[in-house]
Amino acid sequence: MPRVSCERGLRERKKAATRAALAAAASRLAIEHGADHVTVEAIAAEADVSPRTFHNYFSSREEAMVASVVDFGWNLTDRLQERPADEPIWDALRDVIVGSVDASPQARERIAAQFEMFAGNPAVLASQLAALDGMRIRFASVVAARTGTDAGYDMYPHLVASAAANALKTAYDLWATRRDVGLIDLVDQAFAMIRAGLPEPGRSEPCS
Amino acid sequence: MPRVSCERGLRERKKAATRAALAAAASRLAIEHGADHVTVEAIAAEADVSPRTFHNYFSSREEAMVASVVDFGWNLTDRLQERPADEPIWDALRDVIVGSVDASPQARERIAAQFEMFAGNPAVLASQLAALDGMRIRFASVVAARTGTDAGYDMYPHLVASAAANALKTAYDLWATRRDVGLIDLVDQAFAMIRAGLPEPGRSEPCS
DNA sequence: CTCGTTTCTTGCAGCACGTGCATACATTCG
DNA sequence: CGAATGTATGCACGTGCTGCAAGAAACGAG
Repeated sequence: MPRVSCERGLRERKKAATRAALAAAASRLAIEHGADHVTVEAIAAEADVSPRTFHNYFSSREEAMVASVVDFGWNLTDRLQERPADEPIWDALRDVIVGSVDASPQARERIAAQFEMFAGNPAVLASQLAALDGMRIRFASVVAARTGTDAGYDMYPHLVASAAANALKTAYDLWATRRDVGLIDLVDQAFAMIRAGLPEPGRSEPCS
Repeated sequence: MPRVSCERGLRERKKAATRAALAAAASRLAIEHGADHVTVEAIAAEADVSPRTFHNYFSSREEAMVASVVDFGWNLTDRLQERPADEPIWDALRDVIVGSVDASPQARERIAAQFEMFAGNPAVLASQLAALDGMRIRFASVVAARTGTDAGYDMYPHLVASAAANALKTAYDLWATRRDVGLIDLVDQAFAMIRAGLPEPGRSEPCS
């Protein structure tokens, strides 16, 4: 729930710090030793709290390990909502995602290690997908509001939000494994392909 | 020789039957009582096996509850691979999905109840997403093979597979909640929108 | 500063989950 | 039939997650 660290008081700052410490500890230990070999006890010890306190912040080991993904999703949603309402939706989506990119070598290494860790444990992978799906749902609400569609009745906002989320995930996945491409270029290309309707390459166009 | 041709032996038939019984029991109990209130012990009892045997077939409660989704994904992948190689990829995807549809009222009730059950438990929802993601990955391999792209280097097959999987999921989600639309129509519309590049409705075209 | 209120941390108890292992049982095949 | 292989079950063990109650820390008013 705590999305902003508005410094409303010592209490909230400490809570945010504890949550961040637990998430960082979970991620770090899972990357180092593999998600399977990390216990709640170890995560709690790393963050200097009791195992019981861990469960006051996260309802499962997996949730802590993907907390950065959840936060990333909330961050993107917030930025999307701040966009001017008359901007074309695809421009808003693309710019928000491109604007959130950290394409530094350190980020690439961190993300690659994180994705590898996710892939090593089915439950963690599922939690990552759930985190992205949460973002997708909020994206769909924003898209619906901006395009005059209804998320409860129209497929359009869901298809757009899914496409954007998948462009993001696909670009990151490929960028983390390939050594010869830029993340921003991949995001741009993914959005361009989606907006072109994903035509089959090397097949004659159906217009003639 | 056995009378039934495709069954390789009593042993394999029994295994398949046990697995199916466990999956059905898990799904039924979870729909009836809520995923949270169903224990492995109850599922095993419903399928007339020991709790220990349950874990010989499924590694978690959630896995059993979404087994039908996993099987559905494998089924679709198989049918996609059987398609003629020269067929346009979007036609193949659309026809395979449309061909798998059971739009009967009973199916709608069953799927609606199932989705509601999924949504009631974060871990089960994550497992559903993981099941769909498994299908998506296999779709991407097939798409890559058919379009001359490389799933390890090109975004195209991943974007196409994601788009198809999301069209499927979006159509089912909406069909399960709305009472006034046909599932096949929704699938058709979703594919049409994606192939058109998901243009923003009610906005003047950017062609001038 | 003091005191009462609110909120967080911690330990404890308890049940359920998931796995390795050994044993008994079923089937397949020579 | 008899050996080899694969399956079901019980047992034990470590771990995960939650409710509860007591203690500690932060807050707000006087």
